[in-house]
Amino acid sequence: MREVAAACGMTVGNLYYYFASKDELLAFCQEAAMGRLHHLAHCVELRNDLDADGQLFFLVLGHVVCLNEAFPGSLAHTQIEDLPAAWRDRIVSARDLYEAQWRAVVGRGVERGLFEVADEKVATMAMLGAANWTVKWYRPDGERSAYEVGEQFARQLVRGLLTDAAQWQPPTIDVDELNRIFDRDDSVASHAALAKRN
Amino acid sequence: MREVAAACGMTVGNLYYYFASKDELLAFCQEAAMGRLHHLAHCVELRNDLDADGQLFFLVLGHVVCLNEAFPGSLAHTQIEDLPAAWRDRIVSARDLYEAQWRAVVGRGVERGLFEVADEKVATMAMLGAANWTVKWYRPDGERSAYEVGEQFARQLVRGLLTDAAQWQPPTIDVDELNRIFDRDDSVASHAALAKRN
DNA sequence: AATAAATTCGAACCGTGGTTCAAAACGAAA
DNA sequence: TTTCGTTTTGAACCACGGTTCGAATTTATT
Repeated sequence: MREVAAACGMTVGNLYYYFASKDELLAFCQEAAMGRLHHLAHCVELRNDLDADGQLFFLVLGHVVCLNEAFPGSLAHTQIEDLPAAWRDRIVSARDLYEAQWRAVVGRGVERGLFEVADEKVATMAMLGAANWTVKWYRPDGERSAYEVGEQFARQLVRGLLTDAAQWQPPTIDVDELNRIFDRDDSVASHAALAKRN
Repeated sequence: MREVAAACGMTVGNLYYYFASKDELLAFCQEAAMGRLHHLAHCVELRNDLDADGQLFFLVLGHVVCLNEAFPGSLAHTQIEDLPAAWRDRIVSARDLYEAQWRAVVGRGVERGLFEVADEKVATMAMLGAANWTVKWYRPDGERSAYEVGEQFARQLVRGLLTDAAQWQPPTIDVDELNRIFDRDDSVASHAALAKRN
């Protein structure tokens, strides 16, 4: 907590004025991160023009970006075990709800014959796992932006489910809309991401 | 350390007779786990009869099984950050070597036109990430064995790379050989896994 | 059986990090 | 300017977990 306070330019006593405990702070950050993910899932859900493959594409892309582009994204699915049960149950519930949204998209794809999946839960966990693990290795100063990593992940992971990958085209990407979805307010970052892509 | 000692049926002083520090114990477990993964990669490498897709399939399957079927598999790629630099560098080197082996298989698949990959490193990290994240959610008492999860992951993740998924068939699985690869000495477990599949 | 080596134990040390709290400082309102 | 509410501080408490070590016990060797 002293380190966190120092990083924020304050002292530990000050930090305790705002958060009763380290657990509360951690849970707060996790909830903030989960909130962004739920926002993502909600925006994707509203995209009725997209079929399951397109929606899943944006879920993967968005997830990777949310986790890696800004603090406290990386806390969304990590360190949950560190919390006492009272806090943890809440985060776990939110997480499970979010996962259910992914699974619903996968299920829809299966129903419509777009996806071929043996077990929807396991298939979803494979994709979420890949996206979550980016927290462990992604570095903002690396070769690729979170956006680029997310996009490649989305292509790869959606293709893993497709019944007919040969005919598949990833959805069109509208950067302004993505910024709204990701709640990004830094247009410099979005243009940098575009420039890096071209 | 007291808990670990208690779990082993000894006291903490006893445990310190064998390991100079908690870091040494952790590194020891991690190296053991990495050793199994390197064994897996080596066995897969010897399978010259398999093309890149088949080899990748067994890498994914084997990785999930190694991490989840027996202690200390789950420590192979986790808690590395917890170690001081001296220890950590060694584990990281072994991990990087192992990852390079995955990447080599992916690279071969690309050369032979089996795989279509924008960035081999990112593609590999997606698959490894999915497999590593199983540590977070897989439960031995769950609905599926590590073997089953690993197999479904392998199908899904390999398909995500395939140039022509429509014609693809996963490799034939020889359980006895897998037991040798995974260094499993429990034939009951392997038969249970087979029975569950059928 | 005696001796040496190996293993185990129990109690204690101690640094780290979570937490507390009275007092000081700051900002807002009257 | 004074008063009140809010924020910040610095020092200290204390539990926890990593670690130590002399003594006791067990095992192996002669």
